[in-house]
Amino acid sequence: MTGAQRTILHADMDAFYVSVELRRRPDLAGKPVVVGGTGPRGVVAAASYEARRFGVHSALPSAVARRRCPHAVFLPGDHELYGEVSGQVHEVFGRFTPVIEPLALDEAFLDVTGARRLFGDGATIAHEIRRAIRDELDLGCSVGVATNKFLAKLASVDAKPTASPAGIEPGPGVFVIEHDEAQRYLDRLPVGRLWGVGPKTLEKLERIGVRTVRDLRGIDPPSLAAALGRSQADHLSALAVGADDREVESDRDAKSIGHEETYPHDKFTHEELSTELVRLADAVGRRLRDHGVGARTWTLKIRFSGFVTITRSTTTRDSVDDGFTIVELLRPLLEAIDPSPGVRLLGVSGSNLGEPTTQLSFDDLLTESGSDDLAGSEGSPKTGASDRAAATEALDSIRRRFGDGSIGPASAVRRGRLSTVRRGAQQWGPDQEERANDQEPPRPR
DNA sequence: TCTGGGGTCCTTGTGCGA
DNA sequence: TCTGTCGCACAAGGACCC
Repeated sequence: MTGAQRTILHADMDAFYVSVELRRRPDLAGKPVVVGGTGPRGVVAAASYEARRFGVHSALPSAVARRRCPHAVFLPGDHELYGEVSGQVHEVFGRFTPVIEPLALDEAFLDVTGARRLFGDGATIAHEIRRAIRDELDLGCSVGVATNKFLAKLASVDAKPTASPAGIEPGPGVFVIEHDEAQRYLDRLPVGRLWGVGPKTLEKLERIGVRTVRDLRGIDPPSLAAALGRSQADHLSALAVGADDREVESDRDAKSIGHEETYPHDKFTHEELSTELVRLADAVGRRLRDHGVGARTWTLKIRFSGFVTITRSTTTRDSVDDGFTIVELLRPLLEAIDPSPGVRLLGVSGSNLGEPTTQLSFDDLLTESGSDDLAGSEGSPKTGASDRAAATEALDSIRRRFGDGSIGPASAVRRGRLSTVRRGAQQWGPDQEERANDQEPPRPR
């Protein structure tokens, strides 16, 4: 067991998206409320504890949720608002410590080791944070307190309310795992509670007779390594004794940036997919430029109608941050794919992030094919690297002045209006409106 | 029941140069 | 010259997290 001297908090908002919605719809308090995708391919992002009683939980297909809880109120979700409120929550955290590692909009690790002299022990700080978030933001928050991140995260689960068909049990709000109690606490847990044990790993562990953390601690290392591989075996063995010396990192840099979209109806032609590629590439390029970085490795992700997912990637010498070049890099990969089984999702992401160079190498320039899509006019002359840089700069400045929807790739104009990609706009699947507008294309033979 | 979007990390296979 | 191998980078996929 390590890190006895540190005090780590894991703060996790209770049914965050639903709670934010209830602030503007107080009439829904006490009712089953579900936030998420409203379309046929949507999923649940958050469910109120009243809805959870009926077996509705996050990541459940919305269609299933409707069947399980037909009387629930379904809301489409407002990612932008949740982001704003998340900022307010983090402002509260910041009053207690500058060492905050956000994990998602609704949760974060806080290292309050240095704050104990000023505010009291971990439990006292946790209660103060909860009180401030409740009084000032009208939101519920559960906090786990322990000596490392792994244990603090486990503790926050025990701090939370629980819902079952029998009813809703309020949680304690703050749950502390004392250093000398950690092993006893861990031993009684099912292995599925460990960070990194999902359905597949759980199956492998059960096959070798490991069901609880105590079982895991008792198994001989070679057997565990044979079942899971060296790296994962070492990782889980450490967690089984509560060892986790990871720091709370307040300034983690992103390692990849991307966008992906599931379509209300499968797409069957390169022409349709090419249009989507341009939109996605444009959006990812903009986000890279916002972050002041470029990417060297570009990955195209395709999910077919049968849910089989493939990725194709390419790495360039220079890092790229403009939509023109991204399209040029990924289009050959797209064209090598047969879309005839039906494509339900297309994704574009850049990794290997670094200083943007954008200038193509000599070899790139020799083979440059000149993507015209972002220039906007059919049959326009081939664009060079400097033209693209100028066009990209012009696009950005127009968008800054007139808004996101003011200008974009010509091929992204759908039904007379510009179709833009905004981060989180369809976080939980294509919505109803999109489905209504998106006419089902004839399926090729 | 039929499966989103944004990520991270790990494993395996392959190609290539030393 | 041929072959083996080692390390590295890259490509692709899988598992997992929220």
